[in-house]
Amino acid sequence: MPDAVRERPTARSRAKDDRRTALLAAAARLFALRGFDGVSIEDLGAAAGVSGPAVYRHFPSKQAVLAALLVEASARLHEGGLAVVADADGDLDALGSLVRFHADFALGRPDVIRVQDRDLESLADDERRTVRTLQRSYVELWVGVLARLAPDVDPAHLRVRAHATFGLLNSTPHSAAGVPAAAVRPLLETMALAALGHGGS
Amino acid sequence: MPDAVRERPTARSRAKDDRRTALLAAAARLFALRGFDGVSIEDLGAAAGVSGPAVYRHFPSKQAVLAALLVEASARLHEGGLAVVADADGDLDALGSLVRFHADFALGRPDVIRVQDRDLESLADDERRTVRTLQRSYVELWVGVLARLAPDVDPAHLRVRAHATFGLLNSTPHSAAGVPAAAVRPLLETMALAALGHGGS
DNA sequence: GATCTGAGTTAACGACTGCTAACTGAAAGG
DNA sequence: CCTTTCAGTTAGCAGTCGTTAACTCAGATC
Repeated sequence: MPDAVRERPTARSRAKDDRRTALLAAAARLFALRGFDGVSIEDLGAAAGVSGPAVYRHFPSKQAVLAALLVEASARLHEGGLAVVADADGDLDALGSLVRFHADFALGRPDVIRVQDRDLESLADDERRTVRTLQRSYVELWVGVLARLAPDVDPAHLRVRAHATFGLLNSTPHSAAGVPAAAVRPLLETMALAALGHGGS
Repeated sequence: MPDAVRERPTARSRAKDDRRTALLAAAARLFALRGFDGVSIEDLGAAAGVSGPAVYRHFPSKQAVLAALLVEASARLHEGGLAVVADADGDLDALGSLVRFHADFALGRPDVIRVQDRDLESLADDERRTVRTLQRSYVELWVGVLARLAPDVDPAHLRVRAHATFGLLNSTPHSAAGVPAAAVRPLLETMALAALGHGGS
């Protein structure tokens, strides 16, 4: 049965997928809260309903859990950004869509956002390079749109602008409490566009 | 000699002060790079020219090193913010001065900025409360100025705006390379003011 | 229904780390 | 000059943590 890998009919493999998902969710939450080094394998397993070394049935190491989390997140950001720009109607619309897309991600998964720029250094060289490359591609997507909107500006400046906008939008983990996300999203989008010099006024 | 504590004439005490300063500088650099839990006492001592347990001649614990770093940083931000607002000529000027002041801090000590919102959870309850209180006061300083400039806006919204602006200005650790700080500062200041709805246009 | 697979368990190892103990020697002080 | 102080050293303890080993047992396979 060499080709029936995509379908997962058995109850066992479905249970395994569920456990893996639970482990990644727990990792996102715990790593965001206490940092990669502040979470033990025992903690991680316990948060997913198993205890201790059972994690090694799903990931070859603790670093691999972090790697799966960050590679998937940066890939989703990159792919989503590509799709958003491809579907956009002109560069100004692309910029607005990028801002909306990124705000959605930051508000939806603030824990992943936090882990991504906090524990990247804990990855092995290989996987850190992969994540960094995906992140760089995502930044260059923004820089490309910004460059077409302002062709006379130094791309290095635009890169700083993009990073500053990410910082603005990624502030959600710090201001999570108090205001509901539905009210925060349009506020952040307006601020981001204004900061980029393409506000409504 | 009960009162000669302020003056430090002897060569020994001057050397001790120097070592303490070196330890704090090394802590800021290493904690920013690898996180509080990723730095051992041995690493910390070695980076300051001594090795291992000599750190305990200057700080009662590893946490105390972090506490000294963060309490001093948040106090300097708070005091600086107070002074800047007191010296300002009206609320619009106060806002501009706050932005300039914060940008200076973020560009001058990106490592401290990074440690402050990454390893706060590693503090003991007592000191974490102290730092949090100072941070909250600093935020409320911004919110106060913003509220006087826009009296009809919900203060909770203004708090989110302030945090988003900090995220924007604190993006310096991520975009450090490539462009000299002197070129980044006015860019960040312009973006911050635009994001807050008080840009030049 | 017998066999095999593999996700789970507990026990234990080796390495590391925060911190203490005991000691050393040069500067401070009378 | 003799005593005290104290910033530094090395050795070692106690605890934690990532990972492996050996085993168990329910579900998949034939």
